[in-house]
Order: sequence, then structure tokens, then C-alpha cells
Amino acid sequence: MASVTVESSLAFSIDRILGLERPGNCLKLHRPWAENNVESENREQQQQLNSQPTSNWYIGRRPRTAFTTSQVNILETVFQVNCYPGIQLREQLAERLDLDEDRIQIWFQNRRAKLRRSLRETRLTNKNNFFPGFSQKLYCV
Amino acid sequence: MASVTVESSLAFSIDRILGLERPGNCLKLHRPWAENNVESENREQQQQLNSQPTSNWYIGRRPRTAFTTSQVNILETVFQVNCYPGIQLREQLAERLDLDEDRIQIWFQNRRAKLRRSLRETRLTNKNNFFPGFSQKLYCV
DNA sequence: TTGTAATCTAATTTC
DNA sequence: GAAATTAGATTACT
Repeated sequence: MASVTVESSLAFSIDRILGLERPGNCLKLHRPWAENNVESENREQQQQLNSQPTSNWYIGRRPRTAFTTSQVNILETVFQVNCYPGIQLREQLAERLDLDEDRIQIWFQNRRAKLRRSLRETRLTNKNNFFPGFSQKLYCV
Repeated sequence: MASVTVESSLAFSIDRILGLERPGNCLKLHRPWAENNVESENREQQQQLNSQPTSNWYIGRRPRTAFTTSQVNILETVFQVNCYPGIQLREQLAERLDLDEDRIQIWFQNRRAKLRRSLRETRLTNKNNFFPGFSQKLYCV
């Protein structure tokens, strides 16, 4: 889990939100798409509405995980055989690689996206061909 | 992490995949969308292509998490204030509620989807009105 | 800059 | 009804 245990001056700490500390000051609600429903003629606000949460929202991101070469090697090997690993295989991988299971899940999601992207590009530039990397066989003998 | 440590006869155990055990038998590759790129005139196969992984894929799902009432209460309270919690708040919640951080993340994703859905429906049936549940105010005083 | 981890939405499956 | 998964698009960091 790599529990972070943050004691920082979080604007939205649970304690403040649950009222264990009296806020006393305003907490800005994070509902950009909900704001779409009040009549805000304000053009600046409108810009935030239909878009993804702006860069401010991403400050609270999980720190980027730096996979080691050997971890990626294992992941790639597994991916070659099964790019939709179920919970059991993901948990096995997590234990084996000393990673969280959800990091494994995200890795496979991104890896599939990458493969699909490359397949689309290959298809675009090479309409009538097989794509070389995957033409051999779909099923192991 | 609730590490599952499965020793079962997994078709796709890491050991088999990495070749620590000699497979000897076939491992079917899981690449439905990749199959789209080989000429498979087979109609049955075609059906699998553009769709989500078929029911077989869902066997390996993570078991459904049963949130307790008090866990949901806390989550709902936080959601009222911040429906896009960052990593720090999610980790705080995870520790406080004895849940994994990724379960918190998923809960918020589904909760936002539910809210958007209800907003859309309200908008459909009640075109010119504010939706009652959220018309009060967008920002805490 | 590029590649990719992380996040988001929307639709879907499953229980 | 909702937790889990997916595709796809995007953001942001190394």
C-alpha cells in the first residue's frame, strides 16, 4: 500500500471535511461539471466546465511510479500471453514484483492503449498489410 | 492490500507464463482486438472483436467490495465537499476506513458517474429548472 | 521532447 | 443499484 500518512496542511483533509476541526473558512467545492447547470454567464467559468479538471486538480496526483527494468520485463512477458490479467494474476504479479495490484492494473490498461495505438498507426500507414509484429500467430501451439 | 496468494491451478499463473514451469500445453492469447487485424473470415470470431471481453473475462474480476454503511456515510460526506479527491485525501480515507486507496478511487469515479447521470436525467425531465438537489450553492460560504 | 503513469469520462458487465 | 472493468482521451511528470 505504501501508505503515505500525510499530516500536511491539506485544504481538504478528512478532519476538516468531517468537521472534527471546525472549518470556519470556506471550502471550495470541486464540481466543475455541476457548475454547468447554474446560469453562469461568466465566460471564464464556462471554460472550465466541459473540460477535464484543470491543472489545479491534478496537484493531488499519485506520484509517478518508476518501474524497474526487470519489473517491466516481467510485465511485458506476461502481457505477451495475457493482456487482460484477472485479479488473481494481478495479485500474483503484485507480490512477485513488490508493487500494488492497482499499479499492475493501470500498467496493463496503459500497455493495451499503447498497443492499440500502434496497431491503429500501422493500419493507417499500411492499409492492406498484416502488421509485422503480430502476424505470426494468435494462439500458442 | 488483502493479498490473495492464490496457489490455484490458474491457467495463466506467472510461473507458467514465465516458463518456470514448462507449459507443454497451449496458452490462448487474450487479444480480441488484435484479432481484428488478421483476416479471419470466421464470423464467430468476428463477434468477439469489437466488443468488450466476453463473460469469460469477468471471471477473474476482483470480488465485489461490500462497503459498510458507515464507510459510505464518510465517503458521501467527503464527496459533498470534494468529489475529486487527490492522492493525499484518498490515502487518508483509505487508512481511516480500512480500505485500499484504489477502492476509494473507484468509488469516487462511480459516484461522480451516478451524480452526472442524475443531473442529466433531471435536465431532461426538467429542462428549464435548476435541479433541486444542487441549486443551493456551489461554494461553501 | 518523448514516453508513459495517472486521471478522467462513458459505457458496459456482473452480482 | 453499484462495484469492477474496459476503451479512449487527456494530463503531467521524468
